[in-house]
Amino acid sequence: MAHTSNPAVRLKDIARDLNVSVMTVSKVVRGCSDVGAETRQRVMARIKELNYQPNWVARSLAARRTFIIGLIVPDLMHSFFAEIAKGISAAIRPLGYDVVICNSEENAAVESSEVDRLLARQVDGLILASAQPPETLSVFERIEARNLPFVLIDRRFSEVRAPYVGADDEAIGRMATEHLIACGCRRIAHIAGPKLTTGIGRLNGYRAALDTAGIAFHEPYVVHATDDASGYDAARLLLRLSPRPDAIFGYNDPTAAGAMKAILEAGIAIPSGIKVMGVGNVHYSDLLRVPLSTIDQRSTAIGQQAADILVKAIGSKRKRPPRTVIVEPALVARESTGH
Amino acid sequence: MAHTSNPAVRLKDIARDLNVSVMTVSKVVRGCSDVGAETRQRVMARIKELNYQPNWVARSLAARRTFIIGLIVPDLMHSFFAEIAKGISAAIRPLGYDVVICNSEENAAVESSEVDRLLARQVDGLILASAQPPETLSVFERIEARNLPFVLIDRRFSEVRAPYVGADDEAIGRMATEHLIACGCRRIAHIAGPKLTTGIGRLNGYRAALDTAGIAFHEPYVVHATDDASGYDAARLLLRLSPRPDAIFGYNDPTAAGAMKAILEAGIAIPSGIKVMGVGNVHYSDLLRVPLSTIDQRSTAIGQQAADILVKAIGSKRKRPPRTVIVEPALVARESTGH
DNA sequence: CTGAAAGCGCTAACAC
DNA sequence: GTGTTAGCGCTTTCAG
Repeated sequence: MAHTSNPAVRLKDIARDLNVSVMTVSKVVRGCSDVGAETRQRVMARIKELNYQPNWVARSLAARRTFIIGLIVPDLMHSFFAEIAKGISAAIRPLGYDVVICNSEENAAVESSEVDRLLARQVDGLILASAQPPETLSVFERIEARNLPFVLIDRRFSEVRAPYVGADDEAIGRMATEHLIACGCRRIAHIAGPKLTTGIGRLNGYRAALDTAGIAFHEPYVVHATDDASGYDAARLLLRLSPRPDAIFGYNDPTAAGAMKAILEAGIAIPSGIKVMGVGNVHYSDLLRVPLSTIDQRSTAIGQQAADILVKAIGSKRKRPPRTVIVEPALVARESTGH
Repeated sequence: MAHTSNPAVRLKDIARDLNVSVMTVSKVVRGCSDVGAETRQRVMARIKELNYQPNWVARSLAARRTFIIGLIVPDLMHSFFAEIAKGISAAIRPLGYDVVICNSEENAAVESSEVDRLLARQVDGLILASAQPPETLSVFERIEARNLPFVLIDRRFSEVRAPYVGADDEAIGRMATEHLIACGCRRIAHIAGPKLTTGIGRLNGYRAALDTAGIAFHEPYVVHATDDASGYDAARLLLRLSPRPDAIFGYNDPTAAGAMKAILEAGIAIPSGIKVMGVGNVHYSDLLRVPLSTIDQRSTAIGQQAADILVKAIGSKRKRPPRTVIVEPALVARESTGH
């Protein structure tokens, strides 16, 4: 019933052809130094000739190491995560690893089952931008039970003892809000994200910045959304308020872009009528209706750092105290805030 | 040196605990029907209790089947491909497959080595949006040599005997150009893509439409680009021509978006000064500076269809004549062409 | 430097 | 229904 694929060349075949043992060939393949120069030559020649490729499944089983790392993100369509994925791949490929990317669709249950699949596939390590609600930590416990190295990215879980790479979300929220204040805005609305460290941190930063500037926090100015579609809806709610906000700070670029659409549709100009800020500096930010001011989170760097830490953890027996890397956010002022 | 992960529960452990053979447990795990009801209960209970997860590496080696399919795309950051990837994942997951996604960076050599990696990993099948130049077919030969099912998407290679799922690129080029002509444009420029079926097909469609409309083909109106950055550059060249084009048709949405940026920067209005069209209907198309008219390629459908065909091919021994699925493009008229 | 022995965790095929 | 035998293709360990 299953499709029959042609038998690939095996170590055994090469060994037989050359009258050497399988072991010797294996050693050559892996580049071990304890093989005679001439034998090595002959083996190498035959390998090239037959275009031998080691069977990684067999190798993984025997070596108890797959050289696969798992990555779980909430949404590959969000280019912030696509960029992280790219950063991870780029960092990890040269080291011989492959990455299996899974999409949790921002759903804790889906994520949980993806983790199980990845564990069953015997990945050597895991990187996750987790969509777990803060109180549910069983996913992480299952990973720890296997004593498998993993690193958290983007969303932080302070109770979980694992390395974390991400931005300082409160700093991001503060930076964005301060920029808006500096642009002369006083009625600053916020499209807040999900109740994860990213959403909460940015919201806190927003409130802190208002506080510092002596602007009273106005509850109705905070609404929730996660992507461009819900950002659009959220902005329409905000536009009905009076006094109408003079700025909208979206928790990520998609929500901000969605908000822009709603604002322009309402016949209000950006930035003169309402200023808009996002977070993420996604690839197309400066191609949007009005080039979007945003906070750059250095997504590629996050990916690379996470990959780095993970690979080091895989390579070393003892688990060191988990490292936390906070990448510095950077303001990118564009036209949507009047620059 | 390698990180020591905890020994996971094995079939053997369960068998020992329950005084049954490994085989029996294996059968229960796989849902075979030839197991006594009571035995099955006991085994299931213990499985749940210990949270047993089959080791897929061992399973793959023994069953000669990994339930992994490989996907190669030129660029995950291009949301057209991200969407395809998502469509494939969604279609294939419920069937028990995982997808390993590789980025070829639009580079034939990278792609070639990715294919080898995937083969070494013993994937059950391959889906590729290939970046091979039309004359280099050795990658496909290597896959065929292993007798591994694969399906081509987006970019077509007529010499390769494999299923193909994609759009009718000539129809796309014609549709876009006809739309522009219908909008009253006569000096229609084209930012053509790479010399693959997508780029060539759309270019041909463009020329065919001009022909039909009795508009002379004007060589300088065709320039080349692949993404937003090069599309921007390409458009700047076009803007220097005289007579200046009154429309620009980009071979994909990113090039069109880049072109829009250049046009607006030059102080020319869209659509009144120059009309713009893209292809792909990427997610953010209607959030761009001027909402972008485009041709929808139904990327998710492409992914699902391809997944479908591949899975069927994996499941059946004999190779049937390769199926070709052409998904119908659809015009999405937005503001950039005056609608 | 080379190789024989043993086994990774599981499944296929066939006996009992 | 259940269990036995024999690997899958490779690496680990250790003896020569």
